[in-house]
Amino acid sequence: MDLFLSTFEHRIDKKGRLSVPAPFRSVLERRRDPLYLFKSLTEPCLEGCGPERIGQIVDAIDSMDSLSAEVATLQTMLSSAQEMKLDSEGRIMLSADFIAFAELKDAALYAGIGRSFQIWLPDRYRGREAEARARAKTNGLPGLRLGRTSPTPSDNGGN
Amino acid sequence: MDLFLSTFEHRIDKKGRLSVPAPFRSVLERRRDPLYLFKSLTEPCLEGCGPERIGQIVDAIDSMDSLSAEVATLQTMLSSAQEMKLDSEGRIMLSADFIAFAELKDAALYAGIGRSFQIWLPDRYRGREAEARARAKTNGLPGLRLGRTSPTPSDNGGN
DNA sequence: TTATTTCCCATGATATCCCATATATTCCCA
DNA sequence: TGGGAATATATGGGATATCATGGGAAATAA
Repeated sequence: MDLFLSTFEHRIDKKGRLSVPAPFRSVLERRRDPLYLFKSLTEPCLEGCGPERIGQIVDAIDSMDSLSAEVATLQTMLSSAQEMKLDSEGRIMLSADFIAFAELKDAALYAGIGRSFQIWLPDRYRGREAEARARAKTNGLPGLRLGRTSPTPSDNGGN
Repeated sequence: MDLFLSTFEHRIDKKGRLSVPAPFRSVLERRRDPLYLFKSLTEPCLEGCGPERIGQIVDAIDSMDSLSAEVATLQTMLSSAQEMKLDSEGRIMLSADFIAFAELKDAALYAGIGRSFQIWLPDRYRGREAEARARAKTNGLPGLRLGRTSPTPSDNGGN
């Protein structure tokens, strides 16, 4: 089960190049997956993933009423998506559109969240993280079924 | 069922390396599990676990409303999580972020708590332990329902 | 051309590997 | 049973490999 985890802060150089964190690269390489980036629907950040997640979005759209507002929303994700090519050092070039959307300047913070990751303006991300931690302290943790797990429909227990 | 139990105090060397206690290592090796560490959401310590707990978090996120605060909280856990690679001597390298978060200096205390363990600044952990024992003396034990699940009439006056 | 992108190489920082040592624990055999 | 050897464990240091990053030059596009 290889996942995108942890955070990494990398510089965007004068040419607009940004290193993809080596652990993320090796996840993609192991699966021989290309990397896709698209604009988050809900936050001022970019989302990164492999093709299977893009496929999930496509399938979700196909299974929904094509006139619904949700479909229009999901289509927005797809139409903003780009397949990123990595140079020989494992860097990507962010389009001006991506940089403007996430309001990036000379650095970017990668935040791994399992099957995908996000790219943030570093200070903004850290602010959000602090908020999330403060909330967790007052509101408590989300209920995670630990130990004897309730039957999960799609189990992916193998490792 | 092998569990993480007992406490161990180890030094953090100049390079930031920290030995994983041999009993913890053998639990992971027996299960062929990699080790994950992440920042506790509620306490100034690091949490260690195997992949099954990380997988629970990932699956929980996928099954929840992606706009909820709970999802943001769970994502915070994942983006602070790292898969730790042990060197040939069974040591991990703590990132500067981890060291700062738990306020570790040149030593760390491992506290096994069953299916996971925590890593603390030793003095802080011992302080908490003393507090917990004092609380137990005045308030009595929290209701431990071992085996039989009959409703205990004497409620534990927890606050 | 002029601007941009891609390739290739250089470099410093840092993580990883490998070996050494010190101490404690276990094992073995007299 | 006791003593000593073999083993396991924690810790330290030097050497090597990896990684992020920067820059020049070739390639591509407008």
